[in-house]
Amino acid sequence: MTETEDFDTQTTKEKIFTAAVRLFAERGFHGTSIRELAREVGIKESSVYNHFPGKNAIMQAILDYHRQGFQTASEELTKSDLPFDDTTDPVEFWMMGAAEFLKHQPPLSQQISIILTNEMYLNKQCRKFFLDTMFDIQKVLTENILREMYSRGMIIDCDFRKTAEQYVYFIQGISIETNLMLMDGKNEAERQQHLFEHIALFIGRLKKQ
Amino acid sequence: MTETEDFDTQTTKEKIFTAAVRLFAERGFHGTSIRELAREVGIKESSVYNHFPGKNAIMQAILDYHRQGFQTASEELTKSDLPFDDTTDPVEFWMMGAAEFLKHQPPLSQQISIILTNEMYLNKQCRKFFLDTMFDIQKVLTENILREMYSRGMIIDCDFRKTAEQYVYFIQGISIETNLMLMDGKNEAERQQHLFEHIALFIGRLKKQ
DNA sequence: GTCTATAATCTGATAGAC
DNA sequence: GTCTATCAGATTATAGAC
Repeated sequence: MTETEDFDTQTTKEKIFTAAVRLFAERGFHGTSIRELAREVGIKESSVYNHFPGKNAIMQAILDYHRQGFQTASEELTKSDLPFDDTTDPVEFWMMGAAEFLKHQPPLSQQISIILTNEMYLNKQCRKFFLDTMFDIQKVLTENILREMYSRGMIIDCDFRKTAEQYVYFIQGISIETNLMLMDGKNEAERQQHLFEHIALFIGRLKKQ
Repeated sequence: MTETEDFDTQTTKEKIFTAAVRLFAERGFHGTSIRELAREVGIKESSVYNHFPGKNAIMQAILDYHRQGFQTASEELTKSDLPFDDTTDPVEFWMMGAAEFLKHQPPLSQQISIILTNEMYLNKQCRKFFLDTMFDIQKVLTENILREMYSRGMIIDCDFRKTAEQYVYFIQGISIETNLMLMDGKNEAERQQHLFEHIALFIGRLKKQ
């Protein structure tokens, strides 16, 4: 399950997959029936079983897809060399890193994050997955960048682990609020601006005086 | 729906209510059937309809209950006078406030928060409710306390609104992680300690030098 | 206010023709 | 790989006896 191209060029299995991601995010796993999913794709429900052995297997495929995409994105970010010199502002530097991270996010990742949030308290597998990707991996990534910035003299000395944790928690909260507001028609550019201001405030507190 | 006493002293309606809160939190709204709910209470499913016109009405009752309880708790916190003098540490002061806030939380509030998280992306009413209680009200409360602390000379001058927002986002994130870990058997005292350390770090950054 | 009985619909999943 | 037909069970909800 690697392609996410235009609907017309997708195989039936891929169509089922992308439709499932959308419907699970919109109506929840339990709130989506195989019937509905098949109708969305334009096939009969029995045909769905030619591609996936059942509903749970579709969810499993979504988790596998996301795990792989997230891991790749994390590795890309770690490999990437962000330009900087002695005059680079830490906030500016951080924004570049954040943009780089977002750039490497796999397609559908936003919808899958919503599915994970819907299911994290209900499904043990989703819970573990959420803890791994949304917290653990992001904490490590953030801590590494903070250490890098410190070694370059961009920020003050501090508890890098705890500061990274705090950043990840904060991003979790602001992301939820943004997702909710966007669903209710809130202006996207406005929320982007809100996020940037908050990141600037957070990183700004770590700036060397 | 105001009582949450022992199971034996509850009316049937209250039993249905508390059982619904537990089941909706554990299995989700769509994942809980009236049949299951009735069995939990010890009555037949048709009897449930003598107390609530339908499944959605039960969810509605849960939201109404939580709205009222949350509002009362917020007002109590605003009214409460926390002891302090010139030597009171801002972190210590904040911890007292946090304890006071938790003390006034209505029963079932933790489970209802989980229900809200499960449903916020699926149910417009839950979404609005979540934004109101989990973000808006808590932001105002937090900002007011920060201003109070500033006027008492306990913390530095800063953007109180944005700092309050950042605190609320951060608490959202850490609460989710804690809930998930507790469900998987993580030690509760350990998580409490983790939370306290993080709050101390956050408030400590605002301390006057 | 509880029960039995039942309606009407939806559910995930399978068998077998083409 | 798609379809028609069908299953067995679950779902919300109602009618009416007690």
